[in-house]
Amino acid sequence: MDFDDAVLHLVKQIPMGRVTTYGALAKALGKPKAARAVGGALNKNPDPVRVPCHRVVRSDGSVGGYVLGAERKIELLDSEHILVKNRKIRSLKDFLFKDFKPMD
DNA sequence: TCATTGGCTATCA
DNA sequence: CTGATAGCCAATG
Repeated sequence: MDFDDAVLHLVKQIPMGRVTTYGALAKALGKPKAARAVGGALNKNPDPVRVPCHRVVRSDGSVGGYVLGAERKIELLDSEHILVKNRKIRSLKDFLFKDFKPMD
C-alpha cells in the first residue's frame, strides 16, 4: 500500500455533496504536514470516476488545482450543491467530510 | 542519494 | 485581501 493509494482510498469514500481538504486527508493518514504529498498522489492518479478528486479543496477554501482544470473542478462542485464563489468555497466547513476510515 | 516537482499550509507585510 | 516566504511530505528520475 503506497501513500498515494491510501489517499485515493480516503477520497473515494467522500460522499456526494461533501468536501475535504488536503490537510484533512494528510491528517487522516497520520501526517498533518503531508498535504502536498496528498495533492501529488491525486495528481499522479487521475481517476475522476473512482476518485472524486474534485471534492478535495485547499484549507483556505480555494478549489486549488485540478488535472482537468480548476474551472472543471468548480463546475463539478457546483453540480453537487457546493456553492463556489470566484474559485472559493463558501461553506467549506459545512460540507467538510472528515469521518474517514483509516482503511484496514 | 540528491535534486525536482506538485492539485498544500501557515505566517507576515 | 493579495502576494511573498518558508516548511513539509512523497513520488520520480
